[in-house]
Amino acid sequence: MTINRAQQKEKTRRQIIDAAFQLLSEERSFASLSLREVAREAGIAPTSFYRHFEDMEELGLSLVDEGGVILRQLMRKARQRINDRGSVIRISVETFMEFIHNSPHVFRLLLRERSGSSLAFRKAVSRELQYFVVELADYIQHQRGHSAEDARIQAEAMVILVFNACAEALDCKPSERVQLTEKAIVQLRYIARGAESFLRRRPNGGVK
Amino acid sequence: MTINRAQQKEKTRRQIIDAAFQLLSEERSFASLSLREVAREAGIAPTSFYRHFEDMEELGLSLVDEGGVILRQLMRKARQRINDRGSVIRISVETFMEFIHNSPHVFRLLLRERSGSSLAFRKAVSRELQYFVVELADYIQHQRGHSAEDARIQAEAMVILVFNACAEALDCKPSERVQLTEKAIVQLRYIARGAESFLRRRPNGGVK
DNA sequence: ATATAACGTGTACAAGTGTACGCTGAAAAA
DNA sequence: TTTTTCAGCGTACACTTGTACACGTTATAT
Repeated sequence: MTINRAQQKEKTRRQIIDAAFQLLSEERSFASLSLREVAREAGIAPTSFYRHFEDMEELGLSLVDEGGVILRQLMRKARQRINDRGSVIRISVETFMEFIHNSPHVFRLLLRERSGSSLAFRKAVSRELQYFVVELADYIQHQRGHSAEDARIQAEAMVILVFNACAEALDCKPSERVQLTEKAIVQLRYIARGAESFLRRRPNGGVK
Repeated sequence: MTINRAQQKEKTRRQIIDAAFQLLSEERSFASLSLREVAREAGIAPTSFYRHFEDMEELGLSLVDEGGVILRQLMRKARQRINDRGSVIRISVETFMEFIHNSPHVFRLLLRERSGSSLAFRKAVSRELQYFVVELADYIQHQRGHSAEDARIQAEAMVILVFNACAEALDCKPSERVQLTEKAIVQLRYIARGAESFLRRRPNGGVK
């Protein structure tokens, strides 16, 4: 029953990552976590931390990556659902809401670091969100026949509004989340309709 | 030349607040500031801090208040400009952009604490932003004749998008900010137009 | 003139921090 | 089998942190 060394290392690495997520509760930001604290929670000696990460910043970026993976899984699922039974807008919003219900810690991390004090973190989160934007823009572009640029502007606005609605939802009772969802849907519809109206269904209908 | 004691106290209080804003640079969040650090920057003994604030949280809330004051001044100026020469949307966006140009530290504080780890802070920032939302909603309601609720939904979306564009602008060279401004304006126009289209200029034109 | 109140100081301490260093035991390589 | 590698540990050290406490100093109230 001798276990692979690499496997053991990976396992410990996971413990560290899980410990960090565990500590990222409602009241703690990543920046407020100390290396020793994470090590304690992970059940290892403080100095062992360095066998896995250069410093806390590197751990943080790994957490963001982790969040990105979950986000992309979510995106695939959403795409699936949209193909099954229409309404991009409703499904996008509801998928996000599902996300914060299933992985509030992960969402909180992305939310906070998006406007956090580390440029590296901000960029990392922004990059993850861009996947969603690109995906949505693509859909808009082909479905509605807008130019790539117009589609992107709409998609960015939509992602921001959905993301923001989720942030609000975090501070709410689940019962109030329904209203937030509906509000976000209305807002996204305004954007879609407004763009439609401005661009008049022509591929390059704008000012250019 | 004996100075009033209360005046002296107020002056020291200001030193503390200014010191804190000073430390809130691009790379530091409020949560990462220590009491001693702020005291050092303010040029007072660490223990003197307590003569003015119960703890760091209280200082933080004062900073948010301070930001709120600036925000409201801004709002008044924007209202003025709108009355002078139309275009709510362009003027709102440009006023915000002016804000981050003039007081980047203040904006950064509001931006970060809006999704920070303290509920008290989040609520405080949210309250400040609501002033803007209410103002804008009021304008939309009377100018466009939408219901209070519809107007609010639009106003919230607009404020979020503008706020977000400013956040992006913070990481940009001033030359790129123009494009962000234009993008935000387009997004806001989509919302206005979309709402118009849905609600058809009637006070209660929605589903209701 | 005297007493009071209170802003600001310096000292002190326990607690927590990041991380350098050397060691151990066991898995992997030779 | 012997040697090498390396994840994990414990100790140690130099900091920084919040804050309790006792003490000046001086504007204000009596």
